[in-house]
Amino acid sequence: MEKDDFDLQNFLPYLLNQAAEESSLAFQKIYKDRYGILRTEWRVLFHLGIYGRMTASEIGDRSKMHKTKISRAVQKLTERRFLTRARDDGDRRVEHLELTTAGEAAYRDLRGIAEVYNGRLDDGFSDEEMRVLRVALRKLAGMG
Amino acid sequence: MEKDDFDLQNFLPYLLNQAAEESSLAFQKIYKDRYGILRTEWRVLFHLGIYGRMTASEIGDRSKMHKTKISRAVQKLTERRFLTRARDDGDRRVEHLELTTAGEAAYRDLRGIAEVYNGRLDDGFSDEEMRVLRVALRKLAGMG
DNA sequence: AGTTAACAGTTGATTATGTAACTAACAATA
DNA sequence: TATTGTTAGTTACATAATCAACTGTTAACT
Repeated sequence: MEKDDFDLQNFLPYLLNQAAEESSLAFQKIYKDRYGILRTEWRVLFHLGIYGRMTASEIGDRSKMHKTKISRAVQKLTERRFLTRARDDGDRRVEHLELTTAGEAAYRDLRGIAEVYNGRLDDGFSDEEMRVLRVALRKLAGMG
Repeated sequence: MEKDDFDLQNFLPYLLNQAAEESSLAFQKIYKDRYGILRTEWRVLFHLGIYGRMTASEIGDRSKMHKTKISRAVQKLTERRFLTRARDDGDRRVEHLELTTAGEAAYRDLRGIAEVYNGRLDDGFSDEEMRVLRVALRKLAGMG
């Protein structure tokens, strides 16, 4: 049937992208419907929820998101009163970001959902398969 | 160091996305620099290169890309003379897409690069690890 | 001190994407 | 042959991502 036997499904960048999109679809719907936030905003929220007080640059280093994305996500989350910004005393270029009570609540809510969601994705794989998968993905993501 | 022990690196949608982005970065640079095309266009090009003559809908079914994306990618590729469109005689809604000689050449060039590139990504994993990885990704991508 | 470079973060212009509404063609049924 | 529904593909509008240029601040070097 095929004209050329190159297999897109074995081309890792393509396959990874398909898996990433498919697997994030339902979760995306949840944070969108429930809080009206975007993927970028969700990520910033989670970084602050997990690591506590951080600067935009630190979030950028960890997440590899571009700084303009982060800047705009921070703006949105500030408008929604999910985080507060505080200038650093020593270095006035730097801003420390921290979740508000409302931001914390949203984070914990979504975190709970993420855990359940993640558990569902894990189903269907053995422990060993999951281990191999995680190690491989971390390596591919450059966090090996 | 952490405030909350939820691990983003174990949250599959996030981890998959990181791996997908990181792993496609260098390849993306190549098709962008060399042919000035986008990811969507690259995908359409590959579908036609692999399967030969196809319609936009068929590409959509296989790739799960949205039809508007495909429509615009086809326009761009047509402008660049990488493909030709031909109305179906029996059903005049349908358009058959086919690569031109130039499109074929671009496909073969990129296909070769993709193969080498994919091989490099595979390095560092054992055969068994790669097998598990591919099976898992296919399942997650809904192509189980 | 004065100049230059580097850095944190923002903004603006361009480009890409998603959603919904649309056109044109075909199919099914009455 | 009307009517209604469905399909292939496009377009318009609103939203989001990207890139480069920008402000304000600190660091480094002379």
